[in-house]
Amino acid sequence: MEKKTFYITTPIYYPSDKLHIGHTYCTVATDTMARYKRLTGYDVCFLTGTDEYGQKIENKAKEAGVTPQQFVDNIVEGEKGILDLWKLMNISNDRFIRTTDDYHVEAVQKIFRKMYEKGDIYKGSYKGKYCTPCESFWTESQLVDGKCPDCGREVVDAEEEAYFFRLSKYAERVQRLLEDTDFLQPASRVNEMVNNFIKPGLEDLCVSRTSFTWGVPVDFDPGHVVYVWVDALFNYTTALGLLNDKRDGYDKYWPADVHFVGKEIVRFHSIIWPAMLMSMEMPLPKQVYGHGWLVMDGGKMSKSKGNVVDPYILAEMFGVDALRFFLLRTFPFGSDGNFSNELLISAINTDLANDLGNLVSRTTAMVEKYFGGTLPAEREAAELDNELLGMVASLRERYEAQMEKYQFQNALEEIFKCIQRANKYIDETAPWVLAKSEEGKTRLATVMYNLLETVRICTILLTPFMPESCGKIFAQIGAEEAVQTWDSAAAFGGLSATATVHKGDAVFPRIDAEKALAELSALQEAQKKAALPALEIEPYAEEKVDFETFCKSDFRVVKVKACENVKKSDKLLKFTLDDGTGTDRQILSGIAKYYKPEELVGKTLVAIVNLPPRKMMGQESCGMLISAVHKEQGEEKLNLLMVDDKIPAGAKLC
RNA sequence: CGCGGAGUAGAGCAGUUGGUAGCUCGUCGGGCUCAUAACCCGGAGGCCGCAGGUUCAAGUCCUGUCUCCGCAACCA
Repeated sequence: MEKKTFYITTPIYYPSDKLHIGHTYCTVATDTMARYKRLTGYDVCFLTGTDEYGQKIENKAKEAGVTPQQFVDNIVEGEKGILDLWKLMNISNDRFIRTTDDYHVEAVQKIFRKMYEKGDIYKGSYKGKYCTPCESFWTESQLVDGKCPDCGREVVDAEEEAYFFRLSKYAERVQRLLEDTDFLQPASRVNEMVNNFIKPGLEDLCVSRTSFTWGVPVDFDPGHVVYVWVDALFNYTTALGLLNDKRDGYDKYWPADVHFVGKEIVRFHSIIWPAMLMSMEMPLPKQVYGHGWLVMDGGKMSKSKGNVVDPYILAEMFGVDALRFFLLRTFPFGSDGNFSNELLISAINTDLANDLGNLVSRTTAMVEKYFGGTLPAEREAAELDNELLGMVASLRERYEAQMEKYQFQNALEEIFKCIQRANKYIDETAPWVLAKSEEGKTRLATVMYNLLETVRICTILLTPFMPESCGKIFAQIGAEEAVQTWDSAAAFGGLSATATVHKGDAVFPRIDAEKALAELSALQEAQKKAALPALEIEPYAEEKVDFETFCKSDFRVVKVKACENVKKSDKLLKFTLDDGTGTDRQILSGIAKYYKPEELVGKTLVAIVNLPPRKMMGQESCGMLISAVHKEQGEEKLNLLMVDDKIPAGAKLC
């Protein structure tokens, strides 16, 4: 009998930078769903990949001095790149697509041509703001103070020839799709799309550019490259062999069962994507799910805020499964979640170490201690058992209901209710009391068996979330493969009556929160520093200074006769200088952070001496010492200008 | 009036179709000793942002209002 299929995708990520915890969140969720569906018996196809074209990558490659292809290759395949990250996170994707893959490029060209021939793509002109030095088009809203967001220079109105997709033609059908079906989930996103984009009127979409070259060429019009959406969205189908021979499975897997996407690209997946498929007369995906974002202390994660969370650090420190678990246990999938390291540690300690890990540990320890590791076959049930048994036997059903709605948080909640109930059950039955008498042994074996069964069933259902750790637990409780299946999770009693346990190391060790947090902040600080440019210099002044003005500045060589800290000031140094006039000159300089007073005595420096005197901290400063400043990894560096000691005090610079 | 989301115990959150307000952490007290100083029980602590309205009944529906956040053509 043919298995039912399930096709699920992540967005294709844009490799302009290393991926962060947000991408990891989305991919882990998709992976968990894929593993869940496989567990329940589906033939699953799970696709992820990268969206590698576009101007931003072209620019970034240029900055880095490499070709765009080399640039993306490094981020995708390089050390600690995207492929490495998914391997680390134990992502079970069946396929990986890169939009630069040749078969995809060719297929996109065919798609583009087909839509053009149909009349859904037509040639028009694209109006925008153009920055000539950057060779970049910007929209009005992207401008910063009316200037180029990249370089800050003036932009001009410009037009370029471009192809457009007749999005407007499909507006009505798309609106009906959103409003009358459950195509877009969660439902709260529907209003946003309809009110924001469809009702004001859908404009036709620009789908080609001539202002850069890093893209899929339009094969019938040289100079044009396909601009983003056609080539990005169709990845979901070309990866299945649409209009190419290198991949297969289109007939088997398309239409997709669900696209998981971040909320910021819901628009493209719920409006543009269906419209393009309608144009191609292809079936629509069954569902698009727009999940929430992880935010940091209320603020969005961004490079400039320096609050980007690196999944590598967290996975290495706490374990991959703990991280996977935390992401899905803590945040409701449909809405934003507030990420913090404290929350991560507390989830690991509470649920994994104290509840689940400890349950496994105390159960296996007792089976070994009281029965040498293998239970006798005789049983003696009690009324007390029924609550736990009933709860666990029906767990799969409740779990399934939540998983089918992508409510990972709730599915896990159901499991942990059972785990907590089992811990309570130990208290109620007090096995250590039963163990004291020979006649209690049969009852004791029953209690132990019930605990092992609870662990077994919970572990089966946790497998999609934490594949590796669940394997360890199965080994510890002596569960064979036959009793690790979905079917065997539906009822109590799967485990062999005389199962043998093997108590091992703690599956989820408890974390010392204080120590871990300190370590983490040190690591993150170091990383933040490393991310800053090694060397930065002030931008050069645009404005010219005329020669006359420049000549008015009187620079002189001075020698330091004395130097001391200014009282009550942590910035100022007071210099007593020989300026060649015979009278000492006093200058205060805010450089105490960089120099100790004693190391400057006797040095020959440069100062501007005709600045108006100025009082600082009650003392007069007559002029300014000249220093060279730059930044190293974000840190201000300052060096006083020191010149040859043979130059006499008072010598003029010109 | 651009669009959307959120405001619930000290903190972080859950509350599906309106019917006695829950969870985790923290805190206070008790129990147990098999276990990863963990587990179990109990207490304290909330006019569910504010003001109106519908209803026998509203955290939940409606209207208004305040505050915070996100999005506004490509950062999941």
